[in-house]
Amino acid sequence: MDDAAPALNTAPATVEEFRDRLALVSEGLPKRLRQCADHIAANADRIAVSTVAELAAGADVPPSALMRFCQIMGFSGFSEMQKLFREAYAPGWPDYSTRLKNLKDNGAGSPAALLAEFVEAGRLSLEALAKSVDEAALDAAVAVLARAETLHVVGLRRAFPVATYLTYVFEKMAVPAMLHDAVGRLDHRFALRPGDAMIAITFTPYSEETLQLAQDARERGLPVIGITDRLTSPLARHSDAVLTVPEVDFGAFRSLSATIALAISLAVAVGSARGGADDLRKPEEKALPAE
Amino acid sequence: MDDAAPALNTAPATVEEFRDRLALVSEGLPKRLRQCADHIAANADRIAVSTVAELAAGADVPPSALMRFCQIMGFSGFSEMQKLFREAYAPGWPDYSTRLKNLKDNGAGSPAALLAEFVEAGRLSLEALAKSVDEAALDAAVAVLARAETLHVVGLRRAFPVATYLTYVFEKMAVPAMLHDAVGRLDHRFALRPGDAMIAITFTPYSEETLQLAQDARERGLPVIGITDRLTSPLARHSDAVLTVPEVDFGAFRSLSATIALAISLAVAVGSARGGADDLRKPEEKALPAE
DNA sequence: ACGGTTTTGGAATATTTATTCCATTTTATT
DNA sequence: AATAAAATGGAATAAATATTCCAAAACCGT
Repeated sequence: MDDAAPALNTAPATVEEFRDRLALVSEGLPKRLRQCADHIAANADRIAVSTVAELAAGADVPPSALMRFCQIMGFSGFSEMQKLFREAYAPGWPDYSTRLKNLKDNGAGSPAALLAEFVEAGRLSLEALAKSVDEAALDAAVAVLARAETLHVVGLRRAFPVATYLTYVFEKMAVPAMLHDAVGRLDHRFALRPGDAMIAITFTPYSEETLQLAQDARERGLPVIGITDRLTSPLARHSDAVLTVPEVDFGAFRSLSATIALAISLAVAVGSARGGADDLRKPEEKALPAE
Repeated sequence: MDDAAPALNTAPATVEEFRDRLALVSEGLPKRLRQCADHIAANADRIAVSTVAELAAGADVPPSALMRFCQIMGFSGFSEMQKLFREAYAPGWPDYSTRLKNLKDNGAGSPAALLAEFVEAGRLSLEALAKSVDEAALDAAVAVLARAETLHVVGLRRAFPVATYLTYVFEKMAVPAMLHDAVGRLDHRFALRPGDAMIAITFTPYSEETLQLAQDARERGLPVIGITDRLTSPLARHSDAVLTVPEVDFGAFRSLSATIALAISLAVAVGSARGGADDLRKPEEKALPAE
């Protein structure tokens, strides 16, 4: 009775392995179990969000049959199988609070260790950005900015580097842009002219001045593109298109990698939409001599 | 007991409605509930595959708080809310690499494709940085900056965002720092006092002013930490420690992801070396209130 | 058609997960 | 500083869900 069950010592660890195992196993399966295999194969993506009962109903078998099927696939039960799919879908973010503690316990935060953490946080942020961009909003933003006259860029505190970077790239691409820093407490409110557009950037303790300026712009009828951290940001209210950046933070410190990536994409897209398509193709000759 | 809960008669029927409601509702929310709103907004896609307990842990609130949040959103409870997301669930953005491909498939030059490129460039830069960082130089830089009095930061053009970011983080950590922008063509050369130190940042078409200021500092006996792109950079000549950042570029455009990561690491390391070790342990209370 | 073997369905149980409730704490108001 | 109102955390409870088990049914070779 030991080797009776055919070859199922180890559970699949990835979705690929799962599919392999499924193909392998479903050869000589009795009727009900084959129904399970077929339905699962056809609806693998719903495993993560279904209950045993639902899946069983779908395969038109009683729950216990599906249960047996899971075990034949090498899992201890349905829950374990489901876990695979739930995790595969959203690769769990490491939790930084414990990581931070470890780091602290070990090397008292040697600079190199710290750098490793920020590099990792940056990488995750970039990946998350790729996964979560709202393409429609991005397209809309580019369209708006491409047809505006001068572009007003505002962002203070943590967002200031992003604002300066945007302005820098616009300048290199010969797009008229104006940076609203707050030097000398001068707000250049009256520089906002009909036909212009604004890019406003602000993060968590949202800066009052930025919000204010965005609102001003809105009231003067300028379209406003918001770059912020959450859809629930107050900036969203004043914006015609909102781009959110899921920046993962390490301790109390939040990186900017993803935000910068989004900013340069936006700028280059706008620049090439305005300047004609070949701005991108041969940029080394036209637009941006590196620094 | 009928009108106790404020204004929440009808439950969102689509994800769109859900987002609207979320934005609407999260205005005047007390602390814990706001944490829920934020975490949910940032991780809406994981609702379908998570339990109350998991989501609550992610938002760093007890399950009952999240439960209340669901009701404020107009649902009878978590299960009803989850149902919405399970039905809408399509394992849409599976993993990073296929998502990138999808973005690129929008056609070369489209904003989404551009973003994919910059995300990729950023990631590569970060990886390269992690591999190539000169730990000795980093340690030396931190040591020097930790024992200096005020820190002078200079970086113009493409390096300017980095300089402003550094200054921002220093300020948040209560490290005296001075940003040498070039506003009004004022060079604050005479602010360089014995006992101070300088961080100078410049990349390929090295900016004359930055080099000049670094040289000034050197001549006055201040230690200079250089952040640049190659070891053969002219900045290296004026620096006591040189940190190089291998930023990969896309077309004529070079990202800043790695440079930013290096900058924040440097700043945090310096900040905690100066301020006592626990700057890192409880940063949320001391140093940096998020933005 | 008979005994042995495999497969099946569903009822019983165990486990996990959601939800409610209320005693404490916090916050706002006077 | 005193009071009322709102918010919070956690323990208790309810509900849903997974899992096991076994008697009945189907199957198979003789």
